[in-house]
Amino acid sequence: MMPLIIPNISVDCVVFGFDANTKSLNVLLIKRYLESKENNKPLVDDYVLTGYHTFENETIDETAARVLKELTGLDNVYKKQFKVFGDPNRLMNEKDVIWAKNENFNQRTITIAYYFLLKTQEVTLENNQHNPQWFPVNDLPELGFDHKDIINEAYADLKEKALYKPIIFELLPDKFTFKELQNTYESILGNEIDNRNFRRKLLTKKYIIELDEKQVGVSKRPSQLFMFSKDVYQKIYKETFLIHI
Amino acid sequence: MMPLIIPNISVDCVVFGFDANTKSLNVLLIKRYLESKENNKPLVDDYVLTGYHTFENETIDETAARVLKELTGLDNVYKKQFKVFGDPNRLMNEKDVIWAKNENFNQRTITIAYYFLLKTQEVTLENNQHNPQWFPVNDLPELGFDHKDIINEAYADLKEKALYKPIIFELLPDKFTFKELQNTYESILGNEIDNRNFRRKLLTKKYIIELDEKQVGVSKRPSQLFMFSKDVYQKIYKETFLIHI
DNA sequence: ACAAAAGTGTTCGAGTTACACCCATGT
DNA sequence: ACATGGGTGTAACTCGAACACTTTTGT
Repeated sequence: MMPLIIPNISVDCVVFGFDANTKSLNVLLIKRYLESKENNKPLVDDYVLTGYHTFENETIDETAARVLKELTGLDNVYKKQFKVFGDPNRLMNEKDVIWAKNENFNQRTITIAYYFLLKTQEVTLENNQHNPQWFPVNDLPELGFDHKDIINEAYADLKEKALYKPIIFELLPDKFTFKELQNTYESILGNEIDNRNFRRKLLTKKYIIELDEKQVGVSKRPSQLFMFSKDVYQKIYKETFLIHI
Repeated sequence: MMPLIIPNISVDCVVFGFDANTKSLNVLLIKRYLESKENNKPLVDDYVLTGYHTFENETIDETAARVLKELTGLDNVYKKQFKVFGDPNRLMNEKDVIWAKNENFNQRTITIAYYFLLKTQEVTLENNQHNPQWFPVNDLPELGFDHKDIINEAYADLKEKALYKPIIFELLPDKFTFKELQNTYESILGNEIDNRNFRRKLLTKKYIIELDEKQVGVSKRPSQLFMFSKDVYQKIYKETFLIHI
């Protein structure tokens, strides 16, 4: 039996996936499509984030985890609640009104937005009932509702956090090369980094651990693998009182 | 005529005020009091944050600004929406249940929490119908609902932000001395700072402008006054791509 | 003149930047 | 053997940490 939903409170999920092959930070979106009953012409044809209403008996974090699980099958993914979108007119664009009439939902819904960080290859897109697709964060399709704003704010928050929290490792496999780490920073921050200085700097970090292992199956010189130790990070981490303003 | 409220969505406001005299970071609280009709003994006697429900036709930010205005009379105060509290049991403590029965509100209310930054002396406490009081953030009284959690999370966020955004100036008067600036950092971060290094570092910042003015009415050597220029800050500010992890 | 707080300099080590070539490996 | 990308060193500079005395002013 379905739990009761809270009709005016929802959670929307920005799922960021890093694709190490294309070196691209992507967002997972689903299609929103509705056609006219008279002439079969599309009335609404764009993309949206996944989201759902909160149930009466669950926390907001649980709602977010549930939505992600349903979309990707994944648990224990890094998630961050970053902003509430509650403008009374946020679902009042032309297409959204058509859509709302069809779906019969409450247009004064506030949504609590989360973003998730994972690797694109962790998500199986085939046979997924939501039929989600990855889009590069810098090349998004037409988006419904206020979801363009939501993605932009999520991306801004991610960029900022990446500079002073070790969340980058959420976007990488457990074992990664320095090159991959650097590529990931470069895609997120949108700038180039000198590889010599980058290596030197990150090699001094005790929580980045050199493994006794190299890449296999590459067609050129295989590179050293590293891992991130959350335990070591949390032990070492005292708040640095450097004021960076 | 009163606009319609949304019964299950509220905003709670953590009002931080810095008191330059006592060098204390304070929180503005209001009393929550209810006594038994039979024997006049207090049933509920503690403090809470101010908050109120969102109106049907306003944004969440407007709700927050409205609540602050009603409590303090102030507009244009720095505010930050920092977290949503939506646990289904968040209003289910013993005293909260008694209180809820009396006030007849929806116990599955989610609240969007904001904090505000201002100077204690800006708020007039006399003849204020809410009868608010300042309490040092490190020495809070007994708090109702989940408001202790809310304050702690607000404080954690403030500490973090103070390290890399110029929000400290929201807690200071327009004209301030270096000593006051240093005191403010010290109270927020909870550590001591070497005054020579602190001065040298902040003097290099173009957006901290030395005024042609000194303190007046002090009983010892008067000190130089400075101001913060938001304009200069925003012009200079490019994201530093230093990775501080 | 004195008390109080304001204001100032130096040294040392660590971190940051800029910059270009050698090396290991798979083919 | 060679092409590819992995991996490395150095010098100049800036920044941060540690540390204590002199100066200015009001009383």
